[in-house]
Amino acid sequence: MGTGTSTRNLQTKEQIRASIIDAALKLFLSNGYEHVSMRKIADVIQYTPTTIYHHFQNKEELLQELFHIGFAKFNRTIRAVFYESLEQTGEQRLSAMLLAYIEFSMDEPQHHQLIFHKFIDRVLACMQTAPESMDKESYEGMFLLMQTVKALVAERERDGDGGDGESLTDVTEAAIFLWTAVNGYTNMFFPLHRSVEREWRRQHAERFVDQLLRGVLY
Amino acid sequence: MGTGTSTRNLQTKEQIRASIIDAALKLFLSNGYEHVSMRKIADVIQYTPTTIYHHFQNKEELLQELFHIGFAKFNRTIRAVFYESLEQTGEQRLSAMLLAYIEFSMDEPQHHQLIFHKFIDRVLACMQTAPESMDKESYEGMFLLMQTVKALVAERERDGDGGDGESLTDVTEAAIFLWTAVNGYTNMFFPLHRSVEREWRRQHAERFVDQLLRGVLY
DNA sequence: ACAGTTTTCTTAACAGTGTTAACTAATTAT
DNA sequence: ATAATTAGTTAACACTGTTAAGAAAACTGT
Repeated sequence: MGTGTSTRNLQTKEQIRASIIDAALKLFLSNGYEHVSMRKIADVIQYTPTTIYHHFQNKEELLQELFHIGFAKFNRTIRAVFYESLEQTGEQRLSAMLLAYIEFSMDEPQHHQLIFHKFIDRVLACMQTAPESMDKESYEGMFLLMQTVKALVAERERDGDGGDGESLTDVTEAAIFLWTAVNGYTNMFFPLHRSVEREWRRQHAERFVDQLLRGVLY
Repeated sequence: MGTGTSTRNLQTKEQIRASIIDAALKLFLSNGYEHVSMRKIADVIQYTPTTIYHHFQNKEELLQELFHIGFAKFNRTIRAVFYESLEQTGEQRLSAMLLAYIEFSMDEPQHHQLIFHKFIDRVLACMQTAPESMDKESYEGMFLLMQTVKALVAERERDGDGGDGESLTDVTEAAIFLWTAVNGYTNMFFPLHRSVEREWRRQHAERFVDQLLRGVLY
């Protein structure tokens, strides 16, 4: 039976696959994922639409590839902020990471939409068990974010009035709650904030994060 | 020139319009708005697709009609909770309203998706100026929710350590922040919570609202 | 009652979408 | 050189929203 493919062919196959992704990414970033079509990609790479189906099972799988790219970029951003703010207080670090989260969504609205609208279920699955289909770098940011929240919540739990005995806050749950809230903010304001200047946007986000951590009422 | 339409025809025209909406709503509620197609609607109402275009300019306008129906239902729900909890404390009332918000999203996932994903910009526009295309009942819930938050935030502002002088919290902004956070919660968990029993879901939502109002850290 | 106007609805098509079966051309393995 | 595998194309299927043009029915004014 043999391996069936020569080295040279494997190379060009990888190249075509790469060019498909590249073309899809181009269309996706300029028009949003809903305007990515197999025929448009085919036009760009100068092949017929059918050829794409020899490299991806279907459109969903191709979009998933774009999701991976965007999610990896997102996670590298968050991760970088984490390591840059190691000597700051926990609260400052958390705040910086959440702001980076928000800024990414504003700077990369297309990626944000794909990640947090279309593939939100995959992100959630990612958080529960580390996926073996991704390398660590591609999801570590989210883990570091969770870890930072957990550490901070646990710390406050210890320092607070120790009368309550057992911890009444589930730190994991608290972290997820915080995440959902921040994600809600990005979802709500990413269509609105696009027309607004960067500095104003950042200050707005800072006030949000601040109120979130301190509570809306207290 | 004349009015051009007899009374009897106006009636049947309204009836057809109603049957279109009815069919669209049926398809929408069982399959989600993405699976609503002009031809499927036409099949159900026993007309050709073209006929629909004599009652609605395009699909978007038809979906907008479904949005209005869902948003009105949503607002009546929130409004009812407001008036039912008038003798409770402000915080209890706010909590009850936010929980109703979350429960609506879980009970009516299709409506939630249409309102808070596809037409979120229209909701935001709604909050800034009352739309004359809708009757008061159809958006009052959101206003009452905002009002409740504002009142509560303003109250805490007064009661708190008065050392700060001027109010450092913009109550409108605080209300919107709270709203985005709650909406983020519903967006995140409405795919997850569907498989989970109602009571568990409610308690989960209660913990979220509680942490949100008190702050994740304090 | 008849002619003319208006409204209502259909037929047929256009321009897209994702996807697949069947076929050809080229490359590789034995 | 022959057989097997791979790469790529053509052509079609079953959908999608939308529209131009025409037919049929209903209503209007005389």
